[in-house]
Amino acid sequence: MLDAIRAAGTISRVGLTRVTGLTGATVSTVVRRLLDEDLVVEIGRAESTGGKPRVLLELNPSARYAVGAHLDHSGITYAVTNLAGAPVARMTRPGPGDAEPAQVLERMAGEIDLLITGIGVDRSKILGLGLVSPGPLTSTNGMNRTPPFMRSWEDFPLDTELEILTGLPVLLDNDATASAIGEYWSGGTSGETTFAALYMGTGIGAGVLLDGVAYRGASGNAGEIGHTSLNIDGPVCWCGMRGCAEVLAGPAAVVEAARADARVAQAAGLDRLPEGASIAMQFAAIARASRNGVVGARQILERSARYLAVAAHTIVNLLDVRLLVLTGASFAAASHIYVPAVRELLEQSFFARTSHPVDVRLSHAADTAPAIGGAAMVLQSELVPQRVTPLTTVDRDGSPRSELSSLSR
Amino acid sequence: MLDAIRAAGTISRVGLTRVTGLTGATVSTVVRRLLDEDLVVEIGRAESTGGKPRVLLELNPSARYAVGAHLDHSGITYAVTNLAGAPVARMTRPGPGDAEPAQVLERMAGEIDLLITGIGVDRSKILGLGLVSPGPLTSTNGMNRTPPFMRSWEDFPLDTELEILTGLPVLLDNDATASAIGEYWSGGTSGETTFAALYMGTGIGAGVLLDGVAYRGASGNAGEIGHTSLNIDGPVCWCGMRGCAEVLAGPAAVVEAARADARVAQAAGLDRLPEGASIAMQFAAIARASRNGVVGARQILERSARYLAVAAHTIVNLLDVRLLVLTGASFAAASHIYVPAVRELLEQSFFARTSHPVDVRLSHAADTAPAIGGAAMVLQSELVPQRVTPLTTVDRDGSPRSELSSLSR
DNA sequence: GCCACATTCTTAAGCAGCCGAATAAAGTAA
DNA sequence: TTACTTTATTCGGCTGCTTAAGAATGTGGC
Repeated sequence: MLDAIRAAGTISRVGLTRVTGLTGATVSTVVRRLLDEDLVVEIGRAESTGGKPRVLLELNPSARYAVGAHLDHSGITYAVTNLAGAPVARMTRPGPGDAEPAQVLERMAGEIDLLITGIGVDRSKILGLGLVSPGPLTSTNGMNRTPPFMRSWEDFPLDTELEILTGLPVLLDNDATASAIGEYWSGGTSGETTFAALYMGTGIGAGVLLDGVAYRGASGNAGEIGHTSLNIDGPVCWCGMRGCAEVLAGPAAVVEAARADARVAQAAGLDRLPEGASIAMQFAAIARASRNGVVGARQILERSARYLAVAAHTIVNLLDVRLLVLTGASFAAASHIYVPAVRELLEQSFFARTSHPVDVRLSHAADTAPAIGGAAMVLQSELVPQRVTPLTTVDRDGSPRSELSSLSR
Repeated sequence: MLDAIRAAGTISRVGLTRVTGLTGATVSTVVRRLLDEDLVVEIGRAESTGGKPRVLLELNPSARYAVGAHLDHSGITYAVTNLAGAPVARMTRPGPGDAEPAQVLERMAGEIDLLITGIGVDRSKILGLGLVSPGPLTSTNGMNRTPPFMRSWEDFPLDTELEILTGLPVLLDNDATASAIGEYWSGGTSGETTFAALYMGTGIGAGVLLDGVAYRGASGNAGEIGHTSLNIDGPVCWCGMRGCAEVLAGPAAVVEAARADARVAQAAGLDRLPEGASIAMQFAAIARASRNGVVGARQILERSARYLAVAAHTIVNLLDVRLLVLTGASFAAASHIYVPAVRELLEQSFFARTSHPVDVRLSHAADTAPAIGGAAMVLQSELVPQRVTPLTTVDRDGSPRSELSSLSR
């Protein structure tokens, strides 16, 4: 119900009966409760259609808040959003470098504390903290993080530690999924509840929402598009495959290509960047050069975009979505190349064209999407009752097999 | 609940409380109703664990039946299955050729009638008919079929016509999805509720089940893997892309390659086949040759398998499934090549390896999977209450936007 | 063989969410 | 002002589930 109001932005009780399929009676009582809890406000009346006019409802944006933190090699980004998913504060701090997890978390807790007190919001209104980091997460309950980041972070119980340090409930997810949730919650999907978000920051990934619920897969690694092979005879990747998207078209590959071309490297000012400049920063510099007319830079990005468009096509074909959102800092920096490239390829494709047009767009907050998404994860999980499917979550010991083993009659 | 019993095969009431998450009381009353309806039977007792022994339950296989029909260029296959999803009758008849839809349906209705009377099952116990055809379906409610088949079939209301002719409720779906449902219902997924089925018959496709529910996507085309690009610089496909799986590795491509090699064509006896032999038949002949030691045939299939393995890897990576079932007549014919090829590639891949092993297996009824799946679709839809998500199905006229346009205060 | 105990299954009472029907509220049109 | 339309609320009831208590059916100790 709350989700329906959020999705619509502004809607009447009658509208809710249409959208949710519930009766007027039910809508009325539920809305009454939401009004009492101050989560929803009446903002006016619609024009009469011949009778009593409808009373329009909206989320009360300042009723609740959530914090999102994006922990990435290139930096730690924080965001506080209101109930509508709109950011009310952001902050960026240096990445973890090679500090120990415990130290980093302590620092983060301090920074989050600062951010919260800075905006002067009552602490009781803050629902929780969504911690977002580059995937893949190993266990479904999200306690761990593996290779792509750093060894000492493996098996470190990020969520429980942060819960102790901040006193907030903590949720974990990867950057792509969080970005997708953020896009959905803040209304960037224009009513579409099933869509994919293609993410490019330091790496490449995809987040998938089906009927408004994040699809995470058997081990929380759904949407792993970076190691999809785009060319069976391509270069070998550390993952064991050949021609992975990450290797052919990822930000690191783009930076490498630019560094290999002295003129491009020069024009983009890659060597004028500070010593340990992150991949994301270097990529952004190349994108700037491209926008400024440096042909070599543009060509390198276009090559990457050509591959990524194929990856996008694969996602769209396999999942059959009507909407694909491009998000993440790297897409934000080079949207002038990637958005048209992906659009063009999908328009060429018969399947995407005939069954339904595919809408490709850039996220309206692509550069801080993961952090905003982290906050949206919290809103989503606290305010939208999740349909549980016990069949998959409940353990299956005392299983039928053991019972079968000893039929007595 | 019924689904849980089906999934377990044999299970006690206590087992059901574990699996479904419901209370003993609820399980008890629901099971009582199922027993009264004769859908479930008590088949004995388990060994005591120190108290009263559990009573074991199973589906009553002969309580209900369903019919599946696979309408393919290469032939029309029928199957009748019992409640457990096991086939009790099969039949194959010539394909539609270039006959008009109305004639074909009339013939099918007759053949189905024959099949039903042949097995002597009470007509009231037959739940319905699942009609399966090569995708893609155009409208989500599944009234139409487009190009891959024939022009005159476009926009022909298959389901309503067949309902009139047979007097049975009719469901439509594509071959890959139906096969996946069939695999699930007949217990071939060993408890896994989320998995993908890679299908190869006349074409290539994939069926996806998430939490036991078929995922069909925005336009019913989910799992369209045949036109996924596996090589950005590959040959152009009619769909507008380059290097599509279908073109590089599909049965038609395999047949073409075999015909291009005189020795292979000879050894496989391709020209000894009847005049208009279907792609599937020719493919089967090549597979036979490969099994009989014809090196050229084997090489052609191995090349195809190499590509298909990459497609499989993409599916597994993107959806993060623990189980991949290979199904369809062509996989059945050449399983000796494809199954190991897919397994090998997935074992090489880092992601598939670390997060969780991926189980790759051949369907135990790969050659008639679509027809059996059609029947399973009916069982599934009639016996398992589907969780509806009104948000996506309800139309959205009287939308929020129109309300917003006229705020009166 | 009988009794205490464990475990499974059933029955009864109660609660939550939703629905249908009746009613109140708030507008429009004549 | 009155008749009518549409929106919103209230109330009784149904369904599906839960908790609690008790009946049924086994095991092991004596």
